[in-house]
This record gives sequence, C-alpha cells and structure tokens, in this order.
Amino acid sequence: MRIASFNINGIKARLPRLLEWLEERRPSVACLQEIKCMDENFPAEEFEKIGYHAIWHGQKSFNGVAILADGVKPEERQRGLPGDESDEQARYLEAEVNGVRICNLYLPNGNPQPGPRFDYKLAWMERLRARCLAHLQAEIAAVVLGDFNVIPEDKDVWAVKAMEDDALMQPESRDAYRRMLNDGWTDALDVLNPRGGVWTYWDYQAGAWQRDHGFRIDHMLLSPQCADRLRAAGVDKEYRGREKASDHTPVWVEMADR
DNA sequence: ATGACTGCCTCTGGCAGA
Repeated sequence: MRIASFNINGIKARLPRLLEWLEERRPSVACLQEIKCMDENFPAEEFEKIGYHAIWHGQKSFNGVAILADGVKPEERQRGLPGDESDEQARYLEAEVNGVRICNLYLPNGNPQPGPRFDYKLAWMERLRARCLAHLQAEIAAVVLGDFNVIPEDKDVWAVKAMEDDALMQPESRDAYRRMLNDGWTDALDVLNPRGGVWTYWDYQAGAWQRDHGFRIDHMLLSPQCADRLRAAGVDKEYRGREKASDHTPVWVEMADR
C-alpha cells in the first residue's frame, strides 16, 4: 500500500491539481493538510466520483486536514490533537485504514519566534509526542505523517543561513522532532536518503522553485511494525512545477502488504 | 531590501503561510 501526504494550500483553489494527482498516482491513502475550508464546504463528492472515501476536519480560512482512502472509508479514531481543551485549531485527524493507524497532522508554523506562536508550536509538539508514544507502546502499526513545519537537520535545507532565524529550524523545534525519533519512529524519507538534499517545499517567492531553493518539512514517521514493511519512499517533485501548484509537493511511502 | 507570491474571506486589505 502507498500512503501519501500533501499540503495542498487550499482545497478549493487546488481541486483540479489534487484530482489529477490522485488519478495519476493513485495512493491507497492520501493525507491532506491546509484544506482551508469549513466542514460543510469539503468537496467529498468529487473524491467519491473517482473512488476515494474521505473524512475531514476543517475550519474557516485556515488549517484543516483530511484523510482519503481508495475504495474504503477511513475509520476515524481521533479528531483534533488531545491534551489542550482550549485548542480549537483543526490540525490533527487520525484514522484506521486497512489495519494501519494513520495520524495526519499539520503542525503549527511557529513564526515569529520567539513569541506566543512559537510557544504554541512547541507545546503542540509535546502533545503530539505523547499521543504517538501511546501507539508505540501499544505496538500499533502506525504512520505519523504530514506537514511538520520542522527542518530536521542542516542537510534538509538549501541554505542554512537563509533560514537560521526561522521557527522551522530552531534548536527547540529540532529537539522536539528528535525526541519523537528517539521514541522509536523511523523517518522514512531520511533513512532512504541519508545524505539529505531532498526537498518537499519551495516558496512561491523569489523564484525559489526555479532556483531549487527548498527544504524538507513534510515527513512520514513509521512505527517499527510499519518500518519493517517499508519498500520505498519519495517525493512527487514534478507536481511543484505545474500550473497553479501548491508550494508543497506530495510525499509518499510504499509498504509491503502483510 | 521592511521585497519578492498565493489563498482566504470579504472591512478587495489584512492576515497567514514558511
């Protein structure tokens, strides 16, 4: 089965591109971030027409996540990240699909830092870690994936200097990400590309795409049960160069059937 | 160089993104 993640930067603006990618690549599971729509405006019927069933967790204007599955309805397990009753941002959705727990996330950006937005990011990361650690302890076959808004290491950015003050690569952000890896998660893209230089995001500004000024912030973390089944992982880079593209590319893992 | 682009809702300009 192929499990993919795609920050689409607005489902209304991206719908033709998204449907095109689904039909061309046909992932078994597609996790979306930044759908930027209210629940009542999610275009579920457009996905049904091409054989995908969906669950979604939206809000007005910002954030919003969805899980699509080919030919099967995702069984929802968690809506919103637990651990803070006051947090109303739609950034987390978890489901069971074909025996795999799919944890889809859109982690807070955290800029500007320092400040309350950065504090929110770090607190959110600790809540995520706790939620996911429980899955490891239960020995569940799980994939935690999405837009983490964290550049894990210097090898994951085109120019360290250009991003050094950004919340995406502050030591606190990296430490929080590393703590998750140390819990036992496998960063699928990283283990298959240990020398780095793989980007999943190119800014719209300053000709970043044309100059290949990108970085890696969309990640797929596998529990040991899933890491054992890892066959391949990659980035659908060509989609970044198409008309009306998202600023992120899809990322995916291919796992052997049990 | 306090830039650059894009999407959203609509106070069509201000916010958010990263």
